[in-house]
Amino acid sequence: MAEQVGTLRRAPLSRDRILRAAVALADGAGIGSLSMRNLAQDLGVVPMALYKHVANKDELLDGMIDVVVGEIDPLVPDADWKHALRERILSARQALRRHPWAPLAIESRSMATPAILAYLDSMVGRLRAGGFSADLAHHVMHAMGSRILGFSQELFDPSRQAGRSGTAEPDPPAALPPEIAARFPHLAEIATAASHDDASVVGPGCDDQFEFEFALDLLLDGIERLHRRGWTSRHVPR
Amino acid sequence: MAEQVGTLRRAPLSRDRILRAAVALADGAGIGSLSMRNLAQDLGVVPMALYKHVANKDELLDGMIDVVVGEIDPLVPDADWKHALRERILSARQALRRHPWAPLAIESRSMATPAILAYLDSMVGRLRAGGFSADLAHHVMHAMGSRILGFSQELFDPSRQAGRSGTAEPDPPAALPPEIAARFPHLAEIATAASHDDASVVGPGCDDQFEFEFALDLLLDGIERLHRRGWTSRHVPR
DNA sequence: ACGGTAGGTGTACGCCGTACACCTGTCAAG
DNA sequence: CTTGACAGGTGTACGGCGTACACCTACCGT
Repeated sequence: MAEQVGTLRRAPLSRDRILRAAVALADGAGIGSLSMRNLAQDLGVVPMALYKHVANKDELLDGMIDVVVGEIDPLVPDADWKHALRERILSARQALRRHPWAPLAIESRSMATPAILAYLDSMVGRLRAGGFSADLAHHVMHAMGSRILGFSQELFDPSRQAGRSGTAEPDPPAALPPEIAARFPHLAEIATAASHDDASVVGPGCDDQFEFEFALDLLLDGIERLHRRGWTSRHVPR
Repeated sequence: MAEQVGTLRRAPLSRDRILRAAVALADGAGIGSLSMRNLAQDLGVVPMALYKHVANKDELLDGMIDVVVGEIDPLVPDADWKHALRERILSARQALRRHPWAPLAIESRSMATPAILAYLDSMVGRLRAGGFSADLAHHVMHAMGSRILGFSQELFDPSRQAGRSGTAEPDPPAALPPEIAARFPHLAEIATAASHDDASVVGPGCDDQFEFEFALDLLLDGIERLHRRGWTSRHVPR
């Protein structure tokens, strides 16, 4: 029985276990708390042990991103391109919202990971299958930008704070502090004026999901119009 | 004459001199090389001297962002809202392209700086003056997202590499490496298929400026349509 | 002449990523 | 049963980071 003690005391390390622990750490304590030392401690191991499974911290981050991307639902089959893309992008958004550190991590890495490339590739494939020219598909992918992965990098985004817990407390009204409101009257006006008033559950604050879908549909509708009229980049776009 | 030696040897430090040196360092050596120690060395001073003028590194970054934002042209007067916004956003884009580190720096800070708030406020003001409801203006600002500051955070962006010089070499064709092209056929297809073929100066590569304006006009046209028909968020947006 | 103060200096601390040598348990080949 | 290779966890150490804190020094208004 003694021979089992070693294996019972601690599950053996593996790349997968490391990645999942890293994601959990970043989710719970913020990406700022993700250090090789902290991560090793969570795993009950010495920091250098990690390097037997991941090459370095950058590769660790890439692996974490792939974990998140792996949570995105597959394309729904048997739907027109617009509906298929819309649903999948909203699924991506849900995945990324579970991991608030992910958008910045994705944008910091200079090259996309294979998992992201596969995701993008499938989206392009769906466009092509829907009759888009390679030319228009190209521009569409650019126009969507990071929105195609479900995030849009708002200019103020309190959830991006370093040490925040991942649990989504509804973030109280958060109107502008008065001295700021006084200096920037137009911002103050629109900060509260977003009237999602038919569903006042949301209160006077700002409904992120609504804003995301607003922009997404603005783009999809515009793209649909271009597609219908057989747009190509030979025409000037306006 | 000896009493002048001290002042001749080195210009006195100031917050402004520090910020400009920091921007120059980040432009030239990449944001990854911007450390308090490197910056102090460039200024011929000991690292801790900087802290008499900036509170900490985060505040230094905020100051650098404000330098960049200060380079954006003011709103052109006497133009319809669409033209005014479009021109100013393209001006912002030019400013940010001179400082490739700026987009990521802006998105990393959790709260916007006063200069950014002033910029956004003026944009909202222009929309309101153009007859937009506070409600629609709110959604428009969200829909534009970081694009209103002239960048859209592409998913691959080689210029975001850490140690790159800021001088814009045209970035040679940069088609996908063959083993990647094989795994992601749709990406490979659209990577080269963007036919800006009427002006083949650009070659087969991808014209960032064109892509940016494509997405910008897609959004502006959609926004114009909503504005014309008096859209409010009481209606479901699709 | 002098005391306060603004601004540059030196030292030190705790954190980071990770190179490198080392140890240990497992397992296949002889 | 011995042996030796090897996968995987350990310990130590290095250079770099941001910055707290005590200090020094030159200037300026009284």
